[in-house]
Amino acid sequence: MSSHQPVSIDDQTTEPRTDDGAGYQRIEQVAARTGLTKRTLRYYEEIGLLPPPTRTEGGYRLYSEADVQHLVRIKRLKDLLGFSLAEIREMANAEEEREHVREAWRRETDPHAQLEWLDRTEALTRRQLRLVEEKLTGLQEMQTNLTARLTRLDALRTELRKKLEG
Amino acid sequence: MSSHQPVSIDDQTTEPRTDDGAGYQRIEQVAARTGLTKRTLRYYEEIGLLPPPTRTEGGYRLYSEADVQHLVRIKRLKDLLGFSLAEIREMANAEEEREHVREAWRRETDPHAQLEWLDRTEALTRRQLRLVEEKLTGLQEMQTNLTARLTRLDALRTELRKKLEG
DNA sequence: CCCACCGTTACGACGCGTAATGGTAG
DNA sequence: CCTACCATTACGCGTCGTAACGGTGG
Repeated sequence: MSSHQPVSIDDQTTEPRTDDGAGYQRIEQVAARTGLTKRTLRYYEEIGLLPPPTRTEGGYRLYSEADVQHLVRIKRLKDLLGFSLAEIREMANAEEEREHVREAWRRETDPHAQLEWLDRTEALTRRQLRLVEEKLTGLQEMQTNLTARLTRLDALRTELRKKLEG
Repeated sequence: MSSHQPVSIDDQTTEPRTDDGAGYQRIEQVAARTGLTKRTLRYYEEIGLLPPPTRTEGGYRLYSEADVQHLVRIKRLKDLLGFSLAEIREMANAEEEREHVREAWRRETDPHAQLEWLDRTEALTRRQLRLVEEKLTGLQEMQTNLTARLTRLDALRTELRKKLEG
């Protein structure tokens, strides 16, 4: 039964979804793979952060591989950079816009608009990069502090052992 | 240690506070220096995360330099590592315990308890270090991605300029 | 008296956790 | 029919933001 699409019903609703046709997984699988919870997946869908996945006839969510990748990126932005979901949504919108524009990019586009878009994208990227680097320096400092603390602790331990056993 | 204290009144209340005697600042100053908001400072005090600072006669909060340092560490743990305030409070408690123990450390202490405490502290430190390193690798990956994106954007820009002006 | 800053209280928002209750797949 | 997984709804919690209203200080 590998020929046709896993096609799943109730299909006059909202959007024609990704449907690339290889990686349909149910919510628990996706939760495990992304490190998010099932609750969180439903929540992201609810607030429009994740496009609504396809469904089985019974109503079970079926996530595509693209959905999973999307979720992974979301988690990164949230956990590593501490962005709010609203901010992430805006970025995702910018990304979508990018994808959308890429289509029309080669054919015909107002070069004025292209430059403008380029500027905005670059500015946003630079801001992200600055944030990343700030966090990096902070974390590196923490790293050195923690390792130093560890060595001190180890020294204390051996010292203590000497006094007790030696 | 400089000579005297800016001492500030109303001093029979709850606790004998830090009072090291040099850096009394009002809430807005402290907010600016720590990057936290005034609301957040009051909140941390409310939930017992920050020990209640001294007050002026009129009720204005006066923060010591130690308070500021404490707040900076809290912010680091929260922003860089994403710890909850509850977790941070536990760590702070462990720190306090450490400070407290250090006093009695040299004089007399049960070596059994000392070893136990050493183990717990080291385990906690290692966990923090692991988290730090995970975040570091993730951020480094993001950094390379973002810089790559920037170069591509720059390439696109020059290409576009050639087509328009050249 | 004015103005900027401070205080407290209270309600709201974001990002989920956690039932409670019922349907679906094998 | 049983069990494991899924769905939705709803309430709660942590972490502040944002008034609203009044006191302080220079």
